Amino acid sequence: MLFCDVIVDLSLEKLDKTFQYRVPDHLVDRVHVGCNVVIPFGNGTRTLSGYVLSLSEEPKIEVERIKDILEVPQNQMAVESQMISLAAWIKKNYGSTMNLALKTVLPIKTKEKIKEAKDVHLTLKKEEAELEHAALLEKKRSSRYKVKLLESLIQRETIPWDEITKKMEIPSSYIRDFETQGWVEIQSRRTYRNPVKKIERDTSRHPLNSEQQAAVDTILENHKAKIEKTYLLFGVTGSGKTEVYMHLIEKMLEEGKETIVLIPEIALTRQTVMRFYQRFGDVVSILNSRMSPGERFDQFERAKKGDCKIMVGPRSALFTPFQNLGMIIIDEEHENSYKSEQAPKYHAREVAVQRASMASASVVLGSATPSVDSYAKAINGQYELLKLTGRVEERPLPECEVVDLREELRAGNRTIFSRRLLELIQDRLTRGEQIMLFLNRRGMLGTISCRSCGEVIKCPHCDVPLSLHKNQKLICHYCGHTVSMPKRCPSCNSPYIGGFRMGTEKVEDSIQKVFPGVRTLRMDADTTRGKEGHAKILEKFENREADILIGTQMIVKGHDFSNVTLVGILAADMSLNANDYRGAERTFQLLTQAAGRAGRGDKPGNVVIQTYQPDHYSIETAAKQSYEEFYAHEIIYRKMMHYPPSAHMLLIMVTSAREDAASAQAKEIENLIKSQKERIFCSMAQPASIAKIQDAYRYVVYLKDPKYGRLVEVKDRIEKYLLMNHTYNATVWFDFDPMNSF
DNA sequence: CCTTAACAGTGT
DNA sequence: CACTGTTAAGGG
Repeated sequence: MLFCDVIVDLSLEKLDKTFQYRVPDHLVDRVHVGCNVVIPFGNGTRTLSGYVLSLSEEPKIEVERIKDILEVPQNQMAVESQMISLAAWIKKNYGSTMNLALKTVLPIKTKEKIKEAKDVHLTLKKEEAELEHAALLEKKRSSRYKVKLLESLIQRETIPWDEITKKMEIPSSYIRDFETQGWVEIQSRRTYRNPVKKIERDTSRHPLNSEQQAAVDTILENHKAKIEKTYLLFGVTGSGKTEVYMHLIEKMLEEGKETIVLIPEIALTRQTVMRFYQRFGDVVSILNSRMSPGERFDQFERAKKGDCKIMVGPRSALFTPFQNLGMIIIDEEHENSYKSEQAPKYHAREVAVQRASMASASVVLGSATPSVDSYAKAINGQYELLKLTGRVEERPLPECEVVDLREELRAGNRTIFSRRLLELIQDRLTRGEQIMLFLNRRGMLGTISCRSCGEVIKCPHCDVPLSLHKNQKLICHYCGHTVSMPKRCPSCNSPYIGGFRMGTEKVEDSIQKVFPGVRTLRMDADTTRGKEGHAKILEKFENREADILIGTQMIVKGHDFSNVTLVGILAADMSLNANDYRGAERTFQLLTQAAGRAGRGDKPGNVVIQTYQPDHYSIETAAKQSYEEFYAHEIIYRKMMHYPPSAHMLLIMVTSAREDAASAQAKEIENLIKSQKERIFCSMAQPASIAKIQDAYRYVVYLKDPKYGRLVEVKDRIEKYLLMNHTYNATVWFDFDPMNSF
């Protein structure tokens, strides 16, 4: 007897589980995992469509209650079916439950919280209504409610349902009665907000330069020959990658195919989105993380119905249910935000390649500073490398200089600005040009410590220092725990406590001291809070309402300011010292992207990189703007240390409210791995670099192996083991090729 | 989502 | 009391 687990094709939280059905003998050959089936559902005679998630021989409930599958629709490779297989792939490769994987892939329509507002609309003609009204009055015993309702409706054709039942206190039964009589109709008043505003179309086309044209041609020729592959479009900042995307999308539209464009969350600004609207109009739809699940669901529904052809959005836009997907474009492919932080911890780039291969679509990855992983794949031929080396309109790359902060200190300069940077700032201020100061905010900035005993004030729930905000409150970035700034050290009671101020604030103060009265703008988590805070600041700067923009990571992402001719990177090495293997890569990317902000207009730009480690290869190569050189260094390091991409990593994180349980569980996993026959690199069980988050203690074990598949096997084995013996009260989760420190 | 059953309120 | 609208639960 064959049974199968079926998920019904209703996107509802409550139905987000499988139901077991029997596979009748005549359908045994045709039922397989991921296939679409028709099933009876519920007490009535309702039949629904569903998808098979797994097959088994074992009934999970009494066999009598299990119903049969009715039929298997022929040759129906619907998108959903494709998405289910994608979910299965994600589950297999990243580890999580099928349910979570499905939730990632298929949006769930959450139960509507606000009850739908309804309107009652009179459908009778005025005269007819008057007639009925008169007839009611004729009758000796007619309901006063009926009369009242009809009178009101004659006066104002449409009345909100709630007004009738609450204010006029007419039982709703009368409204229903009117409806069945055909006197009124009940309309649900639901306003669908279209995120796309009507705007002017801009049909002008920028002509492509020869390199851009060559890239477009290569991709389209392959496409024509039905060769679908993954391309890495490696173009220096300002080389016009977006224009290449536009041409490709245009071609897809001509062929009636859809395109998904992934962009990093942070770059999802009006500016970027507008470019797509202006070019393609309302076949463009957007997704963003501020949207409610319901709004998201609506967008996906539109896509399924074919109301839009281009979906622009962050990671999750990858799961847009397009029926006829032609291309997936991932802009700024190196961005960390493409890796999911929650289970399933998938990487959008890899999932995109998988989805594309299922839908026979192409993938285009674009970046000025490709991830080491992608570049390695491009070099070994898994991806095709397409280069754009020239900047649009032949603008030269900005001149980059590295300043050694140690020397500044030796020369008696103890400020955060080097003499060279000050000199250039002065120069730009007198010339009326704009400046961006970039602070790589990591580490101890904003933390409070005691000057007497050295104690750092930490979050009581997480093993991280609290950071000081403007309102004299200390806030934990991990759990949001907030306390007022204490007057004395909690540990030794010394009144001498204090700390570095918020990074950008301090920079602003210092600038004001050196250049009194200069107009500055600050952009960080504090000033960008609230709706559009981010965009407002950028707009002000664009309008030249300030001379200097001071900010963190967020100012480096793809904003073009033509009047900016100086970029200062205040402390370049801060991200180098983070204890994970991607430190150098991240530093190089940040520096290159930041430097790329200078000289976007017709005036040439300067970049000053201040650092304590001027000899580090990531800083040297960033100053030269030479990705290839950086890569050559970095890949040797990765190979030597067996870090991705030359090997794969599996991080096993054990968390528990009790430290001993977390530690013991991690140790048990370590022993389990080390006891198996096949040898595989396995670290010792150790506390995570952030040893506690939200009162949960964290221990890690990590594995390295050249073969991804072997890591998957280990993960499966551990999962199976844990399922059978859960001795400790701890949760275990997996992260393949992690992006964060651990 | 749809169906059903149980429940509450009300006009005749 | 019968009828109707409202609500909560369940679906294999």
